[in-house]
Amino acid sequence: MERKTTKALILEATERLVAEHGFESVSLRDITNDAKVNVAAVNYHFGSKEKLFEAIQCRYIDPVNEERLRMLEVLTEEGRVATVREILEAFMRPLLTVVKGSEMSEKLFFKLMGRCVMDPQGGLPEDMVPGMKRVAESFTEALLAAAPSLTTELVLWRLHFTFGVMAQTLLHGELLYSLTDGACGDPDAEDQFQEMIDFSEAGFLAEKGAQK
Amino acid sequence: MERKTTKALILEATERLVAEHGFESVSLRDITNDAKVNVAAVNYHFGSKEKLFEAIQCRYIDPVNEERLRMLEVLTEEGRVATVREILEAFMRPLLTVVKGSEMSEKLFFKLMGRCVMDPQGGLPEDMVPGMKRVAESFTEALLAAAPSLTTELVLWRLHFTFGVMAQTLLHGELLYSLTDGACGDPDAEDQFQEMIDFSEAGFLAEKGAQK
DNA sequence: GATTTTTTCAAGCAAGTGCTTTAATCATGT
DNA sequence: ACATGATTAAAGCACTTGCTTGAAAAAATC
Repeated sequence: MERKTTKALILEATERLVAEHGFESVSLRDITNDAKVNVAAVNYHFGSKEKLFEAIQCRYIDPVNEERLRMLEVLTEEGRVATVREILEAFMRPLLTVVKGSEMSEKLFFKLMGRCVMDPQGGLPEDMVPGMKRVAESFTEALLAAAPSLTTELVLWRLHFTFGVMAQTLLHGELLYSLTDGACGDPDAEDQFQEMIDFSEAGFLAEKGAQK
Repeated sequence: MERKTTKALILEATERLVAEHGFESVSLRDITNDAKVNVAAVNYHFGSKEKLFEAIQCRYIDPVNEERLRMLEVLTEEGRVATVREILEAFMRPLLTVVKGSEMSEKLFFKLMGRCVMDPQGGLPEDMVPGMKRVAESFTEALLAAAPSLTTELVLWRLHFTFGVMAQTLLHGELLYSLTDGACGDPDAEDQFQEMIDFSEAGFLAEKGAQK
């Protein structure tokens, strides 16, 4: 039973603490105490606190974005036009896929993902922006083809809304549970994803400017 | 032309800085420098940084929640059953109403509201929880009546999703703009609200477990 | 086994944190 | 003009922040 490397201990502790408290609230001492390593180890292995945080952000978001593009390519190969539902599935499911390939618990992973998109300390890491842009562009294009009655602007905004649905669910599932004294039930991740897809698909297909 | 009171200067500076950088990132010195007042003034007028933040959070959220309940009451008085769209309107419009009665710009106000619901430092202020619960309960009840085919759990989750749509839009509208190089357009607040309502209404009315 | 090279550790630095203290200033009423 | 209470201001306190230092320990290389 080999002891884990200091670097791995730091990464794990940081993920745990950031998921729980957010980037801005976690200090170097919090991390090194939790990981039971020396303070200097962070700067030795990562260069700075900021670079450690960037490593945390890229570690899972990059694979998620790659898997998103891969799934989308499968859907649209040979000129096939995918449905809105299939595209949304390709957008969301990679989160489930990647967490299963990691060693983290689902709850922790989802919270961490939520933190990454909602409180990225000082904006997204510079080298992640192109990846995010490519995902946004590819999915916008596919959604436009799937719902040709929508304008580009509307697709972008509704994709943004879908992002909000995901982030809220990932980050604040527990808050809903406590605010409703458990009345919301405790669905597993797969069921939650289906419900998010049901909701977002219908939202995407809504008529523009529906009347009361 | 009377000079503004120190207390008002502090409140305004705090709102500005918190909207821009989030609760966790704003220090007493940031605030007092920006407001051009002495550091001690915050503790003199508010007791502590935490109480100042609570004041900031309650200042607008409480009126928004009151207006929400007021609008909902109008919709359901005399046993009338409101539509999902009307109920969502009652949930969202108070944000527009309250900001117009304030002295803040819409953009700043929306960001601040987003911060309040997404990064409340150390959870919501204790005395705001009952208000939030009452809003959640009243709207859940009304939505259940408006869409009787849905279960309580589903209504709660979809209200949660709607909350996510709002928070994302309030807080990260600029991010979408920059990520898409402006391709999302720059709709005014009223148009954005209509689009959020279109999306959320359709999401609420979605069939459960729709098939691909 | 000796020599690098890599990694860990305790200690400490300058700067920033929330908050308090004590004295000065301002406004108010008499 | 004086006294009283409310407000502001400068200095500083104990503590935490991210990060560095220089030496010890461990691992790898010869």
